[in-house]
Amino acid sequence: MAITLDKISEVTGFSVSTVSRVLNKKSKKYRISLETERIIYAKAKELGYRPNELARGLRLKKTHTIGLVVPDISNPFFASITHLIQKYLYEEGYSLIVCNTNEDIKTEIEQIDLMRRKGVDGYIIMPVGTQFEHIKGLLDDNKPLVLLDRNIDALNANCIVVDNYRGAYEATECLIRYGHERIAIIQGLQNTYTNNERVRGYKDALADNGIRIDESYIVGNDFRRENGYISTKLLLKMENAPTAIFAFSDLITLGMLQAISEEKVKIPDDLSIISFDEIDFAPYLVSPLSVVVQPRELIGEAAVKLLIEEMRSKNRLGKRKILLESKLVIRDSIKNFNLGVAAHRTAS
Amino acid sequence: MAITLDKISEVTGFSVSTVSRVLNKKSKKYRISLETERIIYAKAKELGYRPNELARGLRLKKTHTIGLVVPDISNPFFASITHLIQKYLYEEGYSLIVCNTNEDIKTEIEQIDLMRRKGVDGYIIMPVGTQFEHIKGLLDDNKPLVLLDRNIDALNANCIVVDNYRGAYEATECLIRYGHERIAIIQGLQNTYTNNERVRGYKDALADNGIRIDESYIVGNDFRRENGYISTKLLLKMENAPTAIFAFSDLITLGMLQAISEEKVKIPDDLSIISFDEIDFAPYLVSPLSVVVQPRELIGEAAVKLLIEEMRSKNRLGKRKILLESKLVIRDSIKNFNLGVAAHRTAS
DNA sequence: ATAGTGAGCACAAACGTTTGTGCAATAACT
DNA sequence: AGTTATTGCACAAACGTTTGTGCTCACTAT
Repeated sequence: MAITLDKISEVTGFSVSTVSRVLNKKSKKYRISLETERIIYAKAKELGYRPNELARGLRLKKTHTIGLVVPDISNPFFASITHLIQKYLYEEGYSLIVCNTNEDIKTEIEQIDLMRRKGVDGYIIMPVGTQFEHIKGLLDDNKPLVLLDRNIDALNANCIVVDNYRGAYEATECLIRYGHERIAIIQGLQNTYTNNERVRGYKDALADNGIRIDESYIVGNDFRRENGYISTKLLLKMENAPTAIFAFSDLITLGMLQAISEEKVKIPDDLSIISFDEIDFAPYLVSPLSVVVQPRELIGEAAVKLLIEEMRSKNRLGKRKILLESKLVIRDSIKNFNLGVAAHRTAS
Repeated sequence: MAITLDKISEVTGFSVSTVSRVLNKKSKKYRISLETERIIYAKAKELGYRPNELARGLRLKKTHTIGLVVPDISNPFFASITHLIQKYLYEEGYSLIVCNTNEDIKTEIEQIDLMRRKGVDGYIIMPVGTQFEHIKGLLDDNKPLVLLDRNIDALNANCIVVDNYRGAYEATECLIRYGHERIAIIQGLQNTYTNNERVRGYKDALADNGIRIDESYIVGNDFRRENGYISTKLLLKMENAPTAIFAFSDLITLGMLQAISEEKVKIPDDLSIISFDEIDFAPYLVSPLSVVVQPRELIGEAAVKLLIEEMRSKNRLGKRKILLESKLVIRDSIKNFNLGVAAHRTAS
């Protein structure tokens, strides 16, 4: 059996309350003598006392635990954010309960409910985003919460997102500047915030440059590898196949690369590609990959900061919405048609 | 304020114990009338009752939470294992507390202590492995535990590891068969189980093939990217530089690729490389990468199975040590000197 | 009429903490 | 000597559960 305050009380002869106060460093406040303090400390150490955090949490209504809800930890983007969040929280003395939703709203609801029952002190959530009643419920009991990566406009909640619209806009525009017109996208899960914003950015970039939006160039339906594979196969088989594909996640890109490799398509000569999310191995791929980089470190750090801030301040008033910028990194995976023309002219 | 049994008791007029029994589906056992049951269910639903798992855990000495200790979640290998573990545990009704140790034994000790205080029902640990007194302590209070990826021989604990020795042996032997003799390794954190086994496999493969072990070909000191970068730079600068490098982790490989790219070394013509851990992008790299693949799915699944099994069975007797096999996947990152000779002969 | 039976529920203790309050003994004043 | 302060600690309630036991009826059997 574990050592409890009661046990220490028993062997030292002091009451449980006294033992508790000493071990919580409240000796002065409650006028416990130095001698008593010494004895209790010694015994506690000797017996290896370890406070029961369940009991403590019950009494204090504080568990020093944060709930993290993430769509897919095995996705490098989320893994790296999770890592950072864990690190910063640890520094602040918090533990982390992690759950995967696999972009499934039912799982998300269940898991959040469970965390709530476990009395976590706060939440960092990357929501699926198709429903949000359960998150509204969370806000109601006034626990600190920050939404990550995906905003829910309807909710007055703290929120940290990357400017997906602009990221997608810039990437698309870059392709256009390089002379591409038949630009396809392989999108992720539809009706998620991230995806909507990216699609919007893509469409606006086309429209602003006078290119007709061809819905048959908009394919795909989730952020995973298989989607990338299948969608690419599909796009390559089109009679009027695109000259460029914009993949909306690193995993989609992975599947795309597999399809491209199987079909023996040459990058960037036969096809140009660009991807959302930095991929560590991007520079070392057959054709170094162009990407829209999201500031992972910032996201993780800001999430924890915002959460801690809200936990510290008593007044839960001003919710903050933070918009971070993405960065376009162009590598050799994009063919520049204009340069081709220019080169030709020079040559002639 | 949250809805408690007490509140429901108050509004329905039934005692707390009756309410509890109904909501725990023990009506029959305690002869609660159907009518009462109906009323209580209705009220609980109406008020949105959510049991306080802290109180329950305190009373029941069961939290339905498992502690996972992992060296680095952002490493794809661990991320993917974490993902699987989370998934299987969720299916079994357990939550997951995750912590990173960053291969730091002090953090590991602290975090495990914290989990213990939080009353987790079991542990899945990928230990740093340099000390193990704290894990011994864990075993003493008889909670289910499984060691993952790294074994500690001195401990009578469940354990699931990949045959690192054989994996390294086979990779090294493959290089030798292809005609390499100056084979370097970039190792990970020294004195960890995984690293020791791999080094042993490497050395034995050399010895068994009559190749002298040159300690200057054994470099590196942790599993991270920077180590791969620096160590590769070092190796490439040697006067008698190796013809092949065996990197002991995916992250090391990443750093290695960066160095190789900077130094404009050609794979596999100037240098052959092989890596431990599958890398999703391996086939699509400039030079498709050869790797020693570890069965991640099996590891995650086996870990949870073993844990659940031990939690279910009352008798905590037979600890099991499970050894999984790795698989060598050869791609174009290795030069075959013999084939070169053969080709030469044919040509001449 | 009375004992016996079972149905339907309430009481209370326990899990391990924290903390407001009270109480005895000593010390300090006047 | 008598009042007041101060020191040093113990008591008990509370956090929200679960569960063994016991109590009160109403009903049945004798």
